[in-house]
Formats: sequence, structure tokens, C-alpha cells
Amino acid sequence: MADEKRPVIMWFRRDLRLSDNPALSAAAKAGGPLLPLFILDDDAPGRFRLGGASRWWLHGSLRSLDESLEGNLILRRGKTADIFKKLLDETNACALHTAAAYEPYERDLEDDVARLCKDREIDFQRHEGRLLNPPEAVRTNDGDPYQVFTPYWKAAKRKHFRDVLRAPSLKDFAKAGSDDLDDWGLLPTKPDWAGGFRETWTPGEDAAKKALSGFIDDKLLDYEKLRGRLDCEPSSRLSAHLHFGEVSPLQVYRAVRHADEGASGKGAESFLSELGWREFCAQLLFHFPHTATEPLKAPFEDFPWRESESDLTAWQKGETGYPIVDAAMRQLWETGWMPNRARMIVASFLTKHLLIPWQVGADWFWDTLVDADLANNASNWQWVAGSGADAAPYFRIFNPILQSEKFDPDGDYIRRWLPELKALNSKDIHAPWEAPASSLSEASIELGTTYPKPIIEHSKGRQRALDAYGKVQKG
DNA sequence: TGAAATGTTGGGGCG
DNA sequence: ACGCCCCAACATTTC
Repeated sequence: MADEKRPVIMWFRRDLRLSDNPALSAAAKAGGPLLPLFILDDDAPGRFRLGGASRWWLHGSLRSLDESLEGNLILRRGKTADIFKKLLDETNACALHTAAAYEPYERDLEDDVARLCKDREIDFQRHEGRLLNPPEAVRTNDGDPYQVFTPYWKAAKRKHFRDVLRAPSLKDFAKAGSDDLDDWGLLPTKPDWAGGFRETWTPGEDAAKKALSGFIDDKLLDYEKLRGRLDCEPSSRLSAHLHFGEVSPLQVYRAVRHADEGASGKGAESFLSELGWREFCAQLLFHFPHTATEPLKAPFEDFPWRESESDLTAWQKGETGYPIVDAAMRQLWETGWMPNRARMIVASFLTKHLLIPWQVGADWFWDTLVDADLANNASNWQWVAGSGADAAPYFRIFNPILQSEKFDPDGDYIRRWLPELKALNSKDIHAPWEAPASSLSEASIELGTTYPKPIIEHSKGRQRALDAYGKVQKG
């Protein structure tokens, strides 16, 4: 076995937790002093480089992980391969453990490191941990990857899942030079746009566990009934915790199943299917890596998208004149997050009413979401746009007014994020341009001044989208 | 996890 | 009592 004195590296990536971390448990058992490492590789091209909101979260998550490791987390910044060359020379490490990654760019980095280790006869081990099922594991009878969600999830749930792992006890740490986290500049300074983030979120493994148990105690039972509602808070809000691996999908799966014993099972099943979508998206990106930026369905390469800087800006700033869209976009800007239903509504509005490419919307989400995740982002945008797997048919166009009436019946969500409409009554708040003049003046609203008129009329936008779709069908 | 257009049915008002 | 029309309510088709 390994020389007792040679350190064992645990390469943390998006698995910033101690419990149920197979790579960490293996590294801890390996014998040598543990060298926990995180690398910030900012040379990543375009879509693979961390967005602004994610950076804010990562800072908190690393701070929390370092505390759990009693200040022993080693931080390095630069090209991954270069850092390992140096670190392996410095420390004479004998082994390197990490959780296997499944995104295109990350896999390349991982392969570079694997080669490096092979050259130096260092034991490199990839472990599971990011997903319930590794992407290769769930296949159709023909051996192909699934492209339809329902049969995918049915097959995925039948697989055997390992047991949840306890956090290993860690005593013997290796020493090595580390950057100061504050020098990485992950937090915004001028301007500090993260005030709403700090009020809304606590990154880190402890907070992730609290969020999970809080969700199970308070929301799971009614999840099926209330999912989609915007005025109450049916969401687990676990997305960013899951993205950074502060909690594993297996921990979530087991906790929810356990809590549900004896109950109807409806809430649990419906919530776990969201976890299923996460798995489904991850395996789609794994098998079809080009879908990070290109449509899965080829005809969409010729889709007649529009280009409109002013429409895009209105959407980004939450000034489209459709309260439900604008409320969601403001929530995103202020807190780095919005609920799934809201994401569908704003994505449908951008790609269908405005005919702006889904990639442009995905870019904005990438920079503004604390849970920005390459696989989820690409697959879900393509799902809405109609170019993806098991996608919504293109003619499925959300009516933002009906969605608003259905999922925010009293307008509470709108009022929360659009203070300028605060005084408007519940009946008129979904479509202020149709409100009687008296309602508007009572609420001190002047359309076009205090709140915009709709940038496009719904029926016109709908018709224009249907025409564009017709062209794609012909081509 | 859509919405709109179109079709069908049946109760009730009315001459 | 009867036929006619209107229209809400629901179902089906279409985009």
C-alpha cells in the first residue's frame, strides 16, 4: 500500500460536503495525511466559466467547507493541469480522489489530470456522488440513452442505490500553501449587488441539510397540490445546494422517501420527479455534449430567431409590461433565483413572444442564477424552446396572463417583486393595460410612466411564433 | 408542465 | 305545448 507519510489529495469540485461523499470517504481511508483541494479554473471557455451569481454562492460554500475541514482546505487558482503538476511536485502525493464529472469541459480537465497521474504513477480514482445514477447506467433496451423523461425516470428509479455515507472522521491533514479565499474576488464589490442574496441564502452543507429537513417538515405533504404556485413557497429551494454538491441527490432521495413512509406518496413522488429531471438533463448533456450551446433537434438550427437589443433589455430588467414576467425577472436579479414555474413563463415569453434565441436567455440565466447548472440550463431552455429532448411542442405557448391568474391568483407574488404595482387590486393586476382608468389612478399607476405598457400584444406574439414554427416545419 | 378555436349538448327564455 | 334561439358548460380538435 501507499507510504504512510505521502499525502492523499481529495480534489473537491462540485461536491462541497463531507457527508455522503464517496471520494472523500475513500481518500480518508487511504492512509496518508489528507490534502483537501479546490481549484478555481477561470480559463474555462465561454459557457463553462462561472457566472456572477454562482461565484457569490461558491465563496460562501468554500468558506463553509473550509470551516468543516478546520481551516485545512487548500485553494489554488489557475489552469487545472498546471496546478496539479506543481502540487504533485510540492507534496509528493501518492493518490488523488475525486467525484467523476459529467460535463464536457470538466471531463477534459479530468482526463488531463488522469494522464498526469498515470505518468507519475499516482493512484487516480474517480468516484460516484454527483448523481443518483451515472449517465451511462440508464439505457433503453436497445442500449441507447433515453430521450423521453417518463420512461427514463421509471428505469432510473429501478436501479439499486448505494447507502448514504456518514462524514468520515478527519484528523491528519497535509500542509500546503493556499490562496486566501478573499483574494479570489468572488464577491461583488462595486456595486455590491448581493444584498438580496445575503438575505435569501446561506450556502454550505449545514444550511443545505436545514433546507432539506425544513422542506420535508413543512412542504412535502402538499407539494403535489401546490407545486407551481408562486404566491406561496412550495419549492424546496435546494437547487443551488445540489448544484454545488452541499447535499447529494441520494441524501435528498433517501430523506424524502423515508419521510414519506405511511403517507400517500403523492407529494414525495411528485417532488422526486424534479430530482429525476435533474438526472435526465445531466445524462442528456453527457450523451449529447453539443446541446450545451446547440439545439438537439437539427431543424432548429435554421429557426428564424429575431435580434432585438431593446426587447432583450426589457426582458432582463423586468420591464416587459407583463407583471408576472417582470416580477420573476426582478426576483432573479435581486435574489439569484426564481421558482421553476416562473422560469417556464419567462423562458416561453423570451423564445416565443419575443422570438429571441434560447441561448441568449440561457446566457442571462447563467450569469444571474445562483444554481446555474450547464445541464439543467441547456436542457430546460431547449425544452421550452421546443428544440430539446421530450420538448414542449413549439405551439405550446404560455399565455402570461392566464399563467398569472392561475399560479398567482391574488397577485401576491407580483406585489412582492413589483412595488410599483403594490396598490393595484387583485383582478386588474395580471393585465394592468386592461384595467379601468379608475383602478389605475387609485393605485397611482400611470402606464408608460410608472410601469411599462406591454412590449408586445399577446395575440400578436402568439401568431408570430406560430408562423415562425411553420417555417421550421417546412424546412 | 398550454391555449385557442371549434364542436356538441342541454336548459331556459320567449314568442 | 312547441320550436327557436341563446349561451353556458363541457368536449374535441387544432395550433
